[in-house]
Amino acid sequence: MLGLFGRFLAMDAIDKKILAELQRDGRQSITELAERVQLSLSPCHRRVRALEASGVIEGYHAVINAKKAGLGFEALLFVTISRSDSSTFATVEQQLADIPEVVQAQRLFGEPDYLVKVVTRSLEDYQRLFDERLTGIPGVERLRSTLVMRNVVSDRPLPV
Amino acid sequence: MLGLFGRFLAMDAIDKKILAELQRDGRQSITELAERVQLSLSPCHRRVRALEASGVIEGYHAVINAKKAGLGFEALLFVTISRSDSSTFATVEQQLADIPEVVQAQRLFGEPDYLVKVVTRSLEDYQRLFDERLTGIPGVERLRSTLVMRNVVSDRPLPV
DNA sequence: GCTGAAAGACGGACGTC
DNA sequence: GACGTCCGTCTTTCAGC
Repeated sequence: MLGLFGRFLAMDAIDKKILAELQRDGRQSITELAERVQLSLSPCHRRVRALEASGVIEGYHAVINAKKAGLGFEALLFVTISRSDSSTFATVEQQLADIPEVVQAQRLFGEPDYLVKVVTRSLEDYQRLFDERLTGIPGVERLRSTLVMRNVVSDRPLPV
Repeated sequence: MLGLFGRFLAMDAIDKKILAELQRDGRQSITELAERVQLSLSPCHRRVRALEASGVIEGYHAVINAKKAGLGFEALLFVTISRSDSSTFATVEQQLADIPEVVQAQRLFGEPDYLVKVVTRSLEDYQRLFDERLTGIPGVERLRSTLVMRNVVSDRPLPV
């Protein structure tokens, strides 16, 4: 256990630069990364592996432009449930997780109970999804849809 | 123009598999990807480059575990502004964008006007940020902070 | 969509401080 | 204990077909 904690605590300025760089470009080579963080190849490589192994780096993902991939509609959904018991929470969460168009869902403290992000091809597809699946979830008291007008700050790198 | 649109429309089942794969693991080699999508190396490579060039793939990012990177506190902020004029919007958006701890901000249709995600080291840091920078933004009528209790669905791949 | 060849990246081992 | 250099192997990338 101490070893694991040691790893996290041992994160120095170079590790932070590595994290910032890999958040900016997750597919750059170790060679390129090493130059940018002013380190030679093999220690840079070791640090990246250590950050991956310790779980600080959870993974690498391609970011897709939803519109260009044919998914032109994005909505946020505020969900309020009727009763705060554990089976209601469990049902709602399971049902949400089973919908592929639900790309993000968070349970919140306070009102609303959930914040859900939904992506579909079009408004029509969203309406269908809303009527056929979302309104049917048992235990939901209120659903409020909100459209995103503009991304002011979109998924900025964490300030490590 | 037709050429560009042609590219997007020409996205077939293999392209969708490629997008799904690269969303799952953005750092896998072209060799590995080619095997997974049942394609030989060079056409697979060409498709990935085309998807990048057309902007369907916007980039690749490392995903960092905020807690393990020392950023243990995450809050959502609902922002309502006092007057819907363009200079108020512009000011609020500029001020939000200037705060590194603001990792996501979206302007919405309806209430609230903005949904903002903030990440800090601790509750104390958040309080300081809230008092010293967030409450000071001119044109803001109401700020409501909500804590995330649990990520039910976290940044799932788009259903391409 | 395949093949081949050059350039480059990966991922060890080993020596230095 | 962490950095740096070297080197064999694999991957990428760009031809031509």
